[in-house]
Parts: sequence; C-alpha cells; structure tokens
Amino acid sequence: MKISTRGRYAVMAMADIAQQNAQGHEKPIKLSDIGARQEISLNYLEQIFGDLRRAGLVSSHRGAHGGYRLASAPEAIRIGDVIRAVDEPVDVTRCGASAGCLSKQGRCLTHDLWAELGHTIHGFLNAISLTDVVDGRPLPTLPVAEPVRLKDMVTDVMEAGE
Amino acid sequence: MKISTRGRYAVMAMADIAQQNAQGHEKPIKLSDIGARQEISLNYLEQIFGDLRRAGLVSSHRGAHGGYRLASAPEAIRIGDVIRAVDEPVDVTRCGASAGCLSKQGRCLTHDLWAELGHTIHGFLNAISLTDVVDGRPLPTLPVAEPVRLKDMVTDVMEAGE
DNA sequence: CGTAAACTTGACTATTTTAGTCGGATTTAC
DNA sequence: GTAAATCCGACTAAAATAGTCAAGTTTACG
Repeated sequence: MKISTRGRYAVMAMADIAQQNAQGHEKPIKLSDIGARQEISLNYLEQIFGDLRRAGLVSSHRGAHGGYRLASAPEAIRIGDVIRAVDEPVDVTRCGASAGCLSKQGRCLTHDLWAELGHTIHGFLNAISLTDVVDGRPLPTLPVAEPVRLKDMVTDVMEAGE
Repeated sequence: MKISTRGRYAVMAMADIAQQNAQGHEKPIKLSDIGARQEISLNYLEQIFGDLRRAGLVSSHRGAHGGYRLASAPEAIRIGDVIRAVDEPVDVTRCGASAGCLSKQGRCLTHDLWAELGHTIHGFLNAISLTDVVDGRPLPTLPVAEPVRLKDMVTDVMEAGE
C-alpha cells in the first residue's frame, strides 16, 4: 500500500513545470533542469515523460531549446490524471467481478470494500489540481467520523495507527 | 497503488470468522476451513494468522479442535487494524520529512499531498468495522466534489479514469 | 499413553514488480 | 553540420510479493 516513485516523480515534475512556467505559452522546460531541481535521473525522467506525453498531459518540443510544456492549464490537470498516466495499475481490487467473485454472498464479501477504497483514493486525487499543489493550498480532508463504539471508549486497543 | 493479497486475504479471513461465529465465545474456527471457503492456501493462512495473533486481533487455541477466535467484538475491529497488522508499510510517502525534504519550499512540494493521501486512506479503512463488511452495510463515500473548472466543462480531457 | 488434529516457527524459493541504466536514433536551432 | 534536446527499446539489479516446506509444540480424545 504505497505509491511508486514513478508516480511521485511524475507529480513532482509536473508541479515543477507548473511552478517554473505558470501559463501555457512560455518556453518549454528541459528535463535536465527538472532533474537537477528535483534530483531525478534524466534517463528516468525521459521514460516517465514518454508516458505523460502519450497521455496528452504535456506537449514536447524536440531539438535544441526544446523541452516540455503542460498541455492544459495547471488548474485543469488533476493529480489523478498524472498518476494514472505513469502508473498503470491503479486497481485496488484484482478480482474484477470475474468468475467466482459474485458480490452477492459466499466468497468475496470484501469486494465492495476494495472497490469503494479505490473510489475514495481516486476521488481524493481527482479533487486536487497541479495549482493546488504548487500554491500549497489546503487539501481536502476526509470528513468521515470514526465510528465510536462502546468497546472503543473502554479500551481503544491500539492507538489508531499513526 | 494496489493492495497486497496478504492484506486482502487477512480481511477476507477475519470477515469469514466474524460471519461463522458472530460472538466471542463460540468455538474456534480452523484455518483449514477458512482456507477451503475462501480458497486460500493453508500454509499462507498460517503465516498471516501469525501476524494477526501477534497484533492481538485474534486469539488461538492450539491442538485438536483448536482454531482462532476474534479477540474483540467484530464491531470493534476496524479494517485498518487488520491491514496494518499484516502489511507492514502502510506508508504513502517515503521521504519522511528527512533531510532535503523541507515541506517549506523548493523540493518536495508534494510532501503534504502524500501525507494527506495517507490520512485519507487510513481514515476510510478505520471507519469500517468487520461487522460493516459482513453485513454489507453501505460504506462511507468521499463527499469531496470534483473541482469543476472552465476547461473541464469544455473538453474533459480524459474520462475521469473509471 | 498414544495418536491425530490443530497451531507455531523459521527458513527457503520462485515470480513479479520496481527502479532504474544504457546506447543509440531522431529532430531542431543556430 | 553540430550541439542540444527529445525519443525509443532493450536490458539489468534489487526488492517486494506470494507463496512452499519441514519440523516443531500443544491439546483433545480414546
């Protein structure tokens, strides 16, 4: 249950571009500069930006004085878009409603749980734009109250993990 | 960005026990039965239940007619507890505020983002008990509206991933 | 007592995923 | 035409994942 460096680097790099270069018609940003600022290897960035370009999130300009630009305004690029572009499996469940996993009963009681967890993660990442990140805007918090139950009030078995 | 089978199996197995055996003083459930119902190898289950027992989530009874019981009422066992017990790194960020990653500025603009994502995932999983899962209760949804912006309304670049 | 049924432990292994690296090809500005 | 950049695909090392296996120990029951 962790995020890959690919996904992290992609978001860092996109935020870097947004920060250098707020609007779309500025000059393109070189990967070597991004790599220097964010401490990411150039070769690895090239690989990642291949995905970002194919996903339509950035446009490239080749040759001398080339580089990358955001393909849309940074307010319109959601973090979820970026992660999905580079980090293929954003699945949380692997039993994609296939044979044997009828969400009715018997096996796979937990099917809905994983599906809903996936929705929660996506919902969070889709609610945040590049601009939110570079401006350091307050991020949405999950306003779900933890279920308070008798047992919890008496013992509180472990300290809520974190 | 996916959940491990260890974590999934642990939740499935705990839900299985809760389902067989709603209250704490029933007879213990054998791993071989759980394995048969949930189609999980006995050897693997043994490994997983070692973690669950050490975390205090189940109690074991050895020997003939032995097996496992939930250590608490199923309403008091949160899914987050189960996953944390078997699936050590529930970290989303790996740059734990260490050198070079001052969340102020410059590098690691994204630090707060990953931290908050972690909180969101934990919050979701902590809000759900074993009982919720076995009873198929409606799960909490993230009530965060997706940010609607001009650009989105015009093009909607990709179809929101899923 | 002995035996079978269960948990307990720890070491071992194979597969997959991750996180890169490397070498070269192509495009473009000057 | 040359240097600066993106592009591309194959390759590799390390780590994590998903198990397996063999040998214990404890307990119920006859």
